[in-house]
Amino acid sequence: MASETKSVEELLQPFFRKILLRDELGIEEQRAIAAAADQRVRFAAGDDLVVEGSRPVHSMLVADGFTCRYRLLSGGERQLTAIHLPGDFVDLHSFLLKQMDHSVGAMTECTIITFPHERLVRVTERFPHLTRLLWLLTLLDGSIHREWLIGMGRLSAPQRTAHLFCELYTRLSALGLASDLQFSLPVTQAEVADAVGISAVHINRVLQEMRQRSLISWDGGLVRILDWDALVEAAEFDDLYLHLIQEPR
Amino acid sequence: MASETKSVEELLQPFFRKILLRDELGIEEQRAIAAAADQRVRFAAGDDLVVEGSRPVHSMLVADGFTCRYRLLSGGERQLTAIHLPGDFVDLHSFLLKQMDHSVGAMTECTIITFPHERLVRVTERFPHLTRLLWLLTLLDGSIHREWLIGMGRLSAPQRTAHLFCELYTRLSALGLASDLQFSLPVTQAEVADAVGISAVHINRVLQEMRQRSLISWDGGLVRILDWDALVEAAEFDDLYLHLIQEPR
DNA sequence: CGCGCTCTTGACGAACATCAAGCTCCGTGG
DNA sequence: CCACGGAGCTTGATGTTCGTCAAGAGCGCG
Repeated sequence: MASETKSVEELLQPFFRKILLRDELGIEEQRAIAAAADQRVRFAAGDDLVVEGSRPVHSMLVADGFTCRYRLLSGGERQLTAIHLPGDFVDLHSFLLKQMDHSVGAMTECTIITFPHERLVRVTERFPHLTRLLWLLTLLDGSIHREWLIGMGRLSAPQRTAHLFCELYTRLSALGLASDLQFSLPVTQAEVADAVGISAVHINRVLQEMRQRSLISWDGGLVRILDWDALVEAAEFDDLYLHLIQEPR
Repeated sequence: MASETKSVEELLQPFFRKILLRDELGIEEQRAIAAAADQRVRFAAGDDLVVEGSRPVHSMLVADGFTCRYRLLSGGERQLTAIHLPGDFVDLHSFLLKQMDHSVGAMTECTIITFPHERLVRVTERFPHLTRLLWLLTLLDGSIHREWLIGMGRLSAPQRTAHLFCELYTRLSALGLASDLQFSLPVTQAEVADAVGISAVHINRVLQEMRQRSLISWDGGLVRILDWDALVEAAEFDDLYLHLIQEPR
């Protein structure tokens, strides 16, 4: 994906699509966003985009690749709190929270577009509806946080894992980045373990069981969902929390 | 606390204080908020303020009492995703998300102020800075969600419980609603269990251990923190995620 | 007085972590 | 060409944490 050769508008397509799934977005608004974009930056898998404690002066949007929010605990354990796909802001919240209370890492090689906070302030001064849409994006993050929280508290490890696969496929296919019940997930089992809050050994056993029950396969970075209905039922997955409804916001 | 006799401005004090802990708030802005307020409503402990699936036409602010966001799973298990204190909006996110993906319940008797969404839209059209502050409040919710998520994934039940007490005391004392390492928590053990994601039986054993280690006492709805430093260390508590810093947003 | 709610206790089992080892695959350098 | 090493995946054994089931105690309330 030669993203070095793409224009900013092209790189912003997943972002526009994400918004257009939930509301309308005027040409003026699209131009305002494109104008607020600053640089494009590439990161290698494993790099940190933002580190805990820092005070970013711009926010970053994923144009290509997967990133995650995470924090390390005193004993070295790692916990992800979000996985970002193309079209997602990784740290739009830093625009108002100022100081990062967690880090953001690249799960794969990825392309990022930066938005200086001063330009975002100007957007909020001039484009109330667009401001509400940006706000909405951070609310969607919160909604996903709550869904993960419910899973962590009350679902088993196999259920949470199933839920994660349902969520990733739903989000990717809504953007047109996945279809036919399969999607690229070029990350290690340990990263999925850190997302669902279990050990690297246990995620391995969970995945084996899921494969054996013909729910999914996962080889060479490609996840295939073999039985969507069974996966959804196991995970108690309901996409309401993703708010994939187009209406005035 | 005869909140029936209080003026709207008085009822909004915890809310103003919550904002003033993080930024400045002009007189005009305070007036705009007060003008956007509509009714005051009282709820009894156990009542639902908002139910999953509904489409609220106003958002609710807690003036007095404790509320929680929660969801019930298919097996009847309950998981809280947030606890709201005076000054917190319980569903400001519904202003843009439109449909509720969880319910909100009253943990204690409480007094609520409603804000019609149409008036909130007008605020976003006329008061960009105030809009950013409201946005900030929802970002703080998200920040707390992430903190809980990290705890659920990587901390033990005693650690999560200790963390919750640290958080509640920090949030309450910042508002001037608690001091001397004690605060009122007139809820059942089962509700705390639902917050930290464990069973009612297990929270009981966790609390016994915490009492025996002289970390806390909890009798008659009053929590006393007996050893703040030990509690903080056990929970790996760091209040950075509460963003209690006054600066331009 | 009796009922229901909350808290408490004990016994048992399931889910998951941890430790340790071996495996495959793949890139690197001799 | 092969030896080496590292990263990721897999497996087995063992222990801890926590859930579930069941029962009882204390207490407020009708």
